[in-house]
Amino acid sequence: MAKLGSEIALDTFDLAILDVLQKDNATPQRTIGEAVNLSAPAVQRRIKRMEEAGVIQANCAIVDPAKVGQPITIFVEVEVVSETTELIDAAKAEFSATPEVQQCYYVTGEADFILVIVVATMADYEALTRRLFFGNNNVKRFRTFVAMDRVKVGLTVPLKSVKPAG
Amino acid sequence: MAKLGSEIALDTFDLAILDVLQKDNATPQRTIGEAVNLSAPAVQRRIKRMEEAGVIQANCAIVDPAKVGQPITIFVEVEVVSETTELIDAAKAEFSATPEVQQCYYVTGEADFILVIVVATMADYEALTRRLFFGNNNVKRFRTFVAMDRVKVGLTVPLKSVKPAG
DNA sequence: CCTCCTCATGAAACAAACTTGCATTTGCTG
DNA sequence: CAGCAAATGCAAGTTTGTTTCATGAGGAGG
Repeated sequence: MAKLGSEIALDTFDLAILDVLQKDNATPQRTIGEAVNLSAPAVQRRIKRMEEAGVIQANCAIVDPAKVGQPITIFVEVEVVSETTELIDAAKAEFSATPEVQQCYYVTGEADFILVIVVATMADYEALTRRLFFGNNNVKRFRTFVAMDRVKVGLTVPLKSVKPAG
Repeated sequence: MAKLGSEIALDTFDLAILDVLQKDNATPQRTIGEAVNLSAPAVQRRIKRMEEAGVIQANCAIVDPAKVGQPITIFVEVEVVSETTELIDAAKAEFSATPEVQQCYYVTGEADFILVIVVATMADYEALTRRLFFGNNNVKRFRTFVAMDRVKVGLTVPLKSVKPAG
């Protein structure tokens, strides 16, 4: 198991490697090595270290929702009644456990949660609202934004000016 | 180049494979094959077909923003003045071209765009707002939600009940 | 009913990539 | 200046990915 909490110092090589892997993690280490002026084993060791340190959280395939029958992406702002630790944790747990909830953030501002939901039909979304929102007494209000265009999608992190250590 | 527009029929095997790859695309084909009762070459061919069809859009490493000095995630709702095609396309292009904008959706509802922004400091965000929002006459209003907790993050698509074809 | 054709599959051979061991270099510390 | 720790490249070994090929299932047409 990776040591998720460990801090790690990243140099220019590491960032260059991450930059490649964020776009395509199937890139051969040898190719990466050529791009960053390092041997394949060196690249491999750095990748392994970053995986163990949790810098690289996962390696995964990105699936087009529309191609698998889930063409609808919806944003939801959720406002709760009470923000006690227990109730917030319960909400986090429920949202996390729902497969249709692709992303969930606990936020400041005029809402408490922002959800990204992926469903096949609006009927599915309607059913989901009944369960997650109308069925939860702690949900005061929620606002729905249906995505017409997924203009830019990804989890790419900007890697420009990285500070030496927070 | 992959034929991005081509439709493709996915059977149970394909979905099972996708399910694995969404979690970890470094899983050996042989292991996937054992899980879904298929030989490694069969798995390989199916993966290739899905990549060419655009079902699998990308294979990438997920980087922890905090570990690379970008600990702040922010949601922004953007409301524009005019929704002419030209202005909307211009906005899409500008948001897409901004590295700090991790995700951008064009939505219906009380806002027109929803952005997910990743930055190192609030000062960076403030600078970004000047450029993207205050510096754009077509932006009528924007609302900021700062993420306190990234409860659930990913681009995993629910693969349960996939309909035979939209 | 049979044949041809297409398509997907598994086994095996093959190629490529990953991984490890080892000696060397670099930079720091006592 | 000597010794130590960390990182590197090369080369060998191992795993994984890829291709080839023959087989069998399913459908269309004779």
